[in-house]
Amino acid sequence: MSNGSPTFTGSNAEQTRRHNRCVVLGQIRRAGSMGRAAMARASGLSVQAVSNIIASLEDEGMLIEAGQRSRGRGLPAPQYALNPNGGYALGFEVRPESISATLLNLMGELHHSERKTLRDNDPESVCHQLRQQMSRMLDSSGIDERLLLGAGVVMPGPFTLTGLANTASVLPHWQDIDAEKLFSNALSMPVLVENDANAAAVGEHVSGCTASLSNYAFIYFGSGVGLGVVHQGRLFRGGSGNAGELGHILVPAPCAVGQSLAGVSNRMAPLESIASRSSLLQHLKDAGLGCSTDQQLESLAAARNPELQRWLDKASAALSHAVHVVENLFDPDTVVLGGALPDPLLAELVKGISLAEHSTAQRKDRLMPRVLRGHSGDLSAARGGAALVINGLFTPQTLS
Amino acid sequence: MSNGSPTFTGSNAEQTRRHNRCVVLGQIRRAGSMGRAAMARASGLSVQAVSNIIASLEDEGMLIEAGQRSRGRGLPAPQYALNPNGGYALGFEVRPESISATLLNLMGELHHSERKTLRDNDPESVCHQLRQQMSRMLDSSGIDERLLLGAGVVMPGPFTLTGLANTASVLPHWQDIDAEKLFSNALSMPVLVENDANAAAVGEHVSGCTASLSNYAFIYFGSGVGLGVVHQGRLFRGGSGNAGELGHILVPAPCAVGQSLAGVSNRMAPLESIASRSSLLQHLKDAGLGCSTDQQLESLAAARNPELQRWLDKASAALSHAVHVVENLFDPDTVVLGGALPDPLLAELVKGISLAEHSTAQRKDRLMPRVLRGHSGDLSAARGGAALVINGLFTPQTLS
DNA sequence: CTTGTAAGTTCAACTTGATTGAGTTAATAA
DNA sequence: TTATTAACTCAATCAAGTTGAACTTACAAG
Repeated sequence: MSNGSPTFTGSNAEQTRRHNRCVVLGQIRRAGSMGRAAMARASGLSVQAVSNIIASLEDEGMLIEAGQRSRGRGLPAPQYALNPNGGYALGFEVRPESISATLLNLMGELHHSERKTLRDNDPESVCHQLRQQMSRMLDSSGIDERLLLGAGVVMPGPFTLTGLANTASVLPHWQDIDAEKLFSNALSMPVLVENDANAAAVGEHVSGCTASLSNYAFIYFGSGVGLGVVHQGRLFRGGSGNAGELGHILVPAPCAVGQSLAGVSNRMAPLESIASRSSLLQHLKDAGLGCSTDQQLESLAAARNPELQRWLDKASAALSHAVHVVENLFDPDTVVLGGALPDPLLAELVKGISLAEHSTAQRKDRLMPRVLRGHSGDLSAARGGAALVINGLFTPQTLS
Repeated sequence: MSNGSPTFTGSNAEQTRRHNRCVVLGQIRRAGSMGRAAMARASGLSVQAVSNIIASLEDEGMLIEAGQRSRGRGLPAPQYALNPNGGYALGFEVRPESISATLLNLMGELHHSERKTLRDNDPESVCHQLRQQMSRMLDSSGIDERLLLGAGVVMPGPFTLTGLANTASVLPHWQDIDAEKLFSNALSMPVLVENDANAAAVGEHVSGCTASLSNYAFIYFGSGVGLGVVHQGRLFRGGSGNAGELGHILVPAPCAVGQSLAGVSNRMAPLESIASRSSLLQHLKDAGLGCSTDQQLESLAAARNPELQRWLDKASAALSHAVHVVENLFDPDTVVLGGALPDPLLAELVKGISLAEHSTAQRKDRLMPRVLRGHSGDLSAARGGAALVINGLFTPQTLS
């Protein structure tokens, strides 16, 4: 959400240490466990530097010794691994009528979650609710508050440089509010605010199918459709934090059933009018099938309901077009579909996507399928919120 | 072009100094000239640190004193500015049949340029040619070779993780070659290799309409259409360096003249089949107008040739669609159109673009028009190559 | 005309954190 | 048993940023 020209900040020994801590933690996370020498090789740091950093991380409880490994000759190296419960992060998804909360540990494992309906959604009420949910989750999980490293709050955008904007339609009373500062004060810890797609994208990185990737795109099904792009391990947020409005791009609107990628059509329509949860519900409603809960959707899917199938065909065609655009513009190592849809539906959508054959994405050296299914369900955004905090531990920040 | 998971590198005092040098240089560049105290405030560094860095930069000839400025009370601060000729960068654009070369100074000013046709375009011949062009340009400009900070080479992609790939169709003999290493050895200096759109995008930042922006998208007209995205002052390159294939995205193909954004059509076609230099030449050829040089195109434009006008209408409509996609996915502060087209044509295209009204891009607080015209002409990529090097001086690198 | 204050700079001592090199330990190979 | 190798620890060194006191100049107030 920075604007104007790039104003970078100076660094010093303290920042250097922070950076190197992230590097070391990130390597341990990826490898599972490592010895000092291996980390030194991988990071380019001296063994001594790694040793000092490990000592302090062990003091703080973030690392634990995990046996010794001797590869051939030489002194067996003590291995270090993340202490899964060496720290926790809170994740919240604030919606107009409810708040979902999650609690993740360092490994990205879900320790606790709850969803509460929201009577009022003005800033003060939301803060009150967040504090309450935090307390309840700490109580029922028995986790020491001091182990909380921060919180990530997922909110509907769009954002401005200093706060939220135009949310009047979705969340009244939130215009031009610096939500990060507000929540940070309310919860007495560092807080990150993001949109649902970005959070979910990072959630997939912390625990999901993109844990080993640093370049990927995540198509998120909320009420609309969003895109979260991770580039070199960091979120692509755009000039004002509103990048990834995939639902707004125009795709060929199907006039009949199941058009292929370059198919014949006579109208363009926003992707989210064809391939989103609300478009699905609308489609079913139009067909005389009142349906709203995930369970109902799942049973329709299990029964291979023909109306559902029709929607899937149309949605897949539209998504194929969108994936094509995403592949060509972002060059991700993979495209993940996830979010607030039942898993079987996501699976069908992934299966239904037809990819262009002639594309730079059709490389020989690719490690991953071009399209994958990620976290699904209505917690994926809230979990992603917490993941933002966890991911921050492993990803050196650019000194903006 | 990194793949797999994010493997960040450790930092140390030396890296810190490199980073802070970039920060300081960047601030001086943006402000034109500054005193030490102002830089310290802007960077968060101590005055002493800034002072040390300035001393070393002045020693190296990158900075010069630029008078004193007294703002109110206190000791008048000596101002420092970039020494425009404190360093130079080479830029090359390698095409199948020719190489364009440029020489830029620290301010991004073009000191020299030349274009040579290429007899053979195998790696060895190209290296030989580059060395020759470098010598000639150094001779005729009288610049000391030691002032060369590096070179940027623009080549057609696509790229693989370690080299070029699939370029067989465009440049034979270049498969899987590590071009950066090859050129770096040939020229005895650091070399960066990029595609045309990315280079041109950075060129616009070093000297052009986006000098003051850190988030923008650059639509580049080469033979096809490319997109260069600058995010937080750095290029968005994608997982394998092939991001920004804007020309491949499908847009509604016009069946008649001048369709509007969501207009009626019955076919989708790649953007570059409608709005690129080669599509223009094809269109004119189909209309019986043999035309190839920029001059011929300019005179057609001056004469308001109706066939040209027809192409402009179709191209503008297609570009409107593309700009809509780019705005929604990348959230740039502005979209720049530039590249190898005559200036008047670019101007017409910019004028012809119709923007969606309801968009997050339609913000109140925007500093820039949503669409701008950037560098044009056949040197814009080669100049961008040199700009990659210059820009690197002002932009701290993420320790990958 | 003198004096006080503010802003910018410089000098020297200090601190942080990474690097270097010598020495120690343990496992394998000869 | 001994040599070799890998991993680690300790202590000294070094690079670079920070801190605080002193110095310089310009403006403002008395």
